[in-house]
Amino acid sequence: MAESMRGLKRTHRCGTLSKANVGETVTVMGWIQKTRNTGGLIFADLRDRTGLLQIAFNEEKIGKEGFDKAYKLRSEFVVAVVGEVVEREGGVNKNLATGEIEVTAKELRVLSESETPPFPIEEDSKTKEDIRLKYRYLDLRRPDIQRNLMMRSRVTTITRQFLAEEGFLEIETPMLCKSTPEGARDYLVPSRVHPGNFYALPQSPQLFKQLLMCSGYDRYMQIAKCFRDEDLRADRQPEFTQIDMELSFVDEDDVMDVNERLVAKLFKEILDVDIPLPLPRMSWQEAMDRFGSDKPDLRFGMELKNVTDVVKGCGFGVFTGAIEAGGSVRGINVKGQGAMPRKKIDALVEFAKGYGAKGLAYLCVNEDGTFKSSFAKFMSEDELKALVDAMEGEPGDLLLFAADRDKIVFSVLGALRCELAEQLGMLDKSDYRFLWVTDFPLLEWSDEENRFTAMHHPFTMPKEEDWSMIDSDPGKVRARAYDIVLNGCEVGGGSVRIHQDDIQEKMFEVLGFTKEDAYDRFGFLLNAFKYGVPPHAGLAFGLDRLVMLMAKVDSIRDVIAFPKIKDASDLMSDAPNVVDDKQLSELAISIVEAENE
RNA sequence: GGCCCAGUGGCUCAGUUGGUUAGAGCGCCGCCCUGUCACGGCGGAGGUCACGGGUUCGAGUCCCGUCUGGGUCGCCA
Repeated sequence: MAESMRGLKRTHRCGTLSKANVGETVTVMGWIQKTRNTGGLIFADLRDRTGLLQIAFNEEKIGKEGFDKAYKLRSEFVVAVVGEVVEREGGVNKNLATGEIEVTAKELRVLSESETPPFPIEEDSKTKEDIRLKYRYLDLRRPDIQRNLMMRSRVTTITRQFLAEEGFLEIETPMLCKSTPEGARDYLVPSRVHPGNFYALPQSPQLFKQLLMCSGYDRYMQIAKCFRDEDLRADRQPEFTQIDMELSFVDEDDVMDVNERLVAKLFKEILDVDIPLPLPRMSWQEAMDRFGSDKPDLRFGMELKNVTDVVKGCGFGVFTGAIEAGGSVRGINVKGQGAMPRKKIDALVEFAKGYGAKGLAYLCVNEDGTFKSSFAKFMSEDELKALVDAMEGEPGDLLLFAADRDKIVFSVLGALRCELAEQLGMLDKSDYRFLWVTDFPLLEWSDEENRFTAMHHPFTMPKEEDWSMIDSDPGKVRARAYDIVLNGCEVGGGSVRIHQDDIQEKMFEVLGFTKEDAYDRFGFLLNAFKYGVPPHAGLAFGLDRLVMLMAKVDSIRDVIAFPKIKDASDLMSDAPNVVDDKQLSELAISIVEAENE
């Protein structure tokens, strides 16, 4: 019974009407959220992306035919209503933004009927995510997701406007690129014209934006789709969006300055939150030492303490053994949790094991000053007391210790710190703590590849004062790289780039590339650099993560219209999928059955 | 690839030491109701208990395997 909307034109969105419109005749269109039929009177809540509006159907006003039509309205029917805005007779609904008014219908057209939806279209849905994702087009009707996507749109609009005013040019870079198998796995696209050859979808516009600097475009920005064929997480999708930028004739301070002003503007305009500038900065080493993480959450304390020296000579073999093997012993003080039940502590030990710890030593400082501990029997009274003092332990505190290689100790305590804060309800999503983490190591040892790999990417400028160590102690060389961190989440990162031949060549050498390798992979960039390259630096935000935090949601999927699930497939469209033999043969591709093991 | 959690009408859940006909709320359908807004009243339909196997006189419940979804470690220059 779908009717035409001919002759009607929408005059207002539902949520925009107010007492100021009383007396006006309006035309509204949207979805029926719900109907309430009291017999001789029918009420319907009409929904669009601005909110709900109550429509009142009274047979005296709309006539028998219209009233009969209203009688048959069901949830999710799409309708047009012409009527008069009036103050409500039945009292104000304080739960509704438009609760003071309603529209008395004079004409109703059912533009489209609807089957009963498979789950309720409502805020704070309790429906399981797989069902919602299968019917994503219905899930996207829910007000909270609509608000998230509208917020995302505002973020990109304000970003474009702000950066344009700062002299940035928006320039698009290719989606079909050359594969450079360094870093994440590439998504490959076969070439029909060149059988056996493949494009790669970009992991980021990195090389192209550096080329734009070589070409004189000075300040570039792009809201860029990026692709990485790696496993998913709550905050990781195989395709995601970066706010990407690159600037010439600048150093790291210039990049940080423009970007912290950008985030301050976004938070002020969208959330009315004041972000004090300049943002705090912390070296990578300090972040690791104090928080066990290169993306510390500054909303709470519980900082790591290095007690290696305190327990060096103690009788507890787990501690001394780790120290003798070149590791460290560090702890966190969980204030006021000394009475935590054994079962919960055991769960924390298991949690720690998930991060590579062999165990987790604990010590409860009882209210009477005595200790309950997993390792007290191995240590003297004095040794215990010194340890508790070093941890600033007071009666009622729970002390947790990890002893291992630094890398594991940091990873365990860093994760534990955040886990406990979560469990103890110490995390306020409205509290926004930005931080720049600087001075990252330039290189990272890869056991798997038995060589150093670039921690950021191979074009990151080393710190001048560390460069002399590049042969003697490459792991010690720091990079002019910086990450912008918000509440324990890496929301962006960038670096000053190398623009000198000799440093770039040395970098490739350290990374184990021959000159031929380097030119084979990145020749177009290296050649461009022969013709005059400005000093340049840049940064990219993870737009999805930024909006996720601004929207106070826990999953990146809640700010992406059509996200993929854990195995990178799309429950709605069933991508990826098999293709016709004809398509494959055109691309000169044959499928080999995987061997059974 | 590893580990952890979950799967019972359309949705959200309950279901006792394994026991007879698997329940509730919401939704849906029908009838009634002129100021509802969590509308109300009466009646009704709707279930391969994710799938396969096993143990048992008997399995939603116990065991094994698989599938599906979520979280996480590895991975993410």
